[in-house]
Amino acid sequence: MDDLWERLERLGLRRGTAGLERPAPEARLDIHHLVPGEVVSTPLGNFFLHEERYPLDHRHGRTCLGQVWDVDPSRVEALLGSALPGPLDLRRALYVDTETTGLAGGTGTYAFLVGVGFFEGNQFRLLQFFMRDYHEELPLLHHLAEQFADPPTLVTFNGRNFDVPLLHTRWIAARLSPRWTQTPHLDLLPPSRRLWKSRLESCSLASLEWHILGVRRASEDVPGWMVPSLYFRYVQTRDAREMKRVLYHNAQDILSLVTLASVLGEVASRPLDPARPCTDCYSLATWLEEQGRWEEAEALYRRALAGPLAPDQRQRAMLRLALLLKRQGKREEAIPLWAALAESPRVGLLALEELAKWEEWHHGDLWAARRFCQKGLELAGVWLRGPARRRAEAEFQHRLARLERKLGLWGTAEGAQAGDPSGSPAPPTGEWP
DNA sequence: GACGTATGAGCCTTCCTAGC
DNA sequence: GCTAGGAAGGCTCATACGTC
Repeated sequence: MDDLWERLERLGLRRGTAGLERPAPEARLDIHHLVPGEVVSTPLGNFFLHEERYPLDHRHGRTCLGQVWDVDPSRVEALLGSALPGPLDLRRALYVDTETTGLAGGTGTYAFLVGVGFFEGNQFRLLQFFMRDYHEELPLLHHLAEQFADPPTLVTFNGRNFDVPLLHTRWIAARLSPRWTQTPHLDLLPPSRRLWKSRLESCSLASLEWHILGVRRASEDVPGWMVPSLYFRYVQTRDAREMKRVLYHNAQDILSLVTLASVLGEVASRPLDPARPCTDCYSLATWLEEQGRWEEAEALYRRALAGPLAPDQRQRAMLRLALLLKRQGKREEAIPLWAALAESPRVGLLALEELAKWEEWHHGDLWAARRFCQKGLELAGVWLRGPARRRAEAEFQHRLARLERKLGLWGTAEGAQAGDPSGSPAPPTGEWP
């Protein structure tokens, strides 16, 4: 718009001429007056570009940007790479975050600010592509696609569901070829959830910054939910003072992408780090277990259980460790865990069933197996209702009938009341008899 | 050979949660 | 308000193994 006014002035058409009135004096508060940068001219029009450069030792929270250089790509790939088609080199990635006119997606939502960051030499370069009005979208998208046609990897936060599909839609709406369709993409949200969900109430980027990265944003930051309304107001008034804050917000998001990737990379590189909190040990153990890294998972479950855990998480850790030991053929090592879990209404029946299996099929004490079945039958009636109760009771009845057949009690008068010749008392729940 | 049991994979449903 | 993905739980099925 300023181009138009400058052209009018060059033509000698002053303010108020021909019914054309320059907007209020706030025009001098437009983005290029408040933020260092350049108005990029392209054959398709103009847009505003702001650039920042950070040294590798620039500290963002507790982490320096350059720490991402210490991350071994092969280790990152081993943990995070299951969704990626190739190696994951965080040093060569393009870190992307957009600010948009809403969340709705579809053709009505614009990405009015696209921030991209990448390492170049001994610096981290941050470019912010900003459209000062809707007609600047086409040159912005065109320039973005030209400059970053084929990055080796994308790193985003929830970008798999939000930023990248939105940019694809904008490129298509602008009749340009969508980019980054085949680019390997590391979305940091899923791994962050996997690792920290059990410890944090929220895994939003703001929460991760506060609790994991140690980032404290300056007062000029704006909350994400305000961004669309601030942009709408800017387009109407040309007063970019609030947009300066949005650019700051976007820049901070991108720096957080780098340091968050670095922290996740560190976790991938050293999963057994002794300094890791026990809640994180548990989360990481479940992750490694899924990837078939059973020995590391077992070590992490044990470390988690050695520290303070919330009761619910402790129970989950014991259950998962017991199942993992069983899968590894270490059934006997799992027995104390099953015995402890037999107290719990949620998993107690499973524990009693496992104890009965152990006694019947591996330890060979049919009387002990019978006692566990009787206990399970009794507790199913207490803990469960409806179909779940009927299923559990049928399961224990079936096992009990077989055991009594083997013991020679089936069909005899003493049947269900038969005593235990070993003379040992009935098993207290939760204790190994 | 018939039968019973354990195991793991795969599928489905439900609920929750990030992005601006 | 939209959307995709993850977690958890439940279910079925195929396979392998042991026992009688």
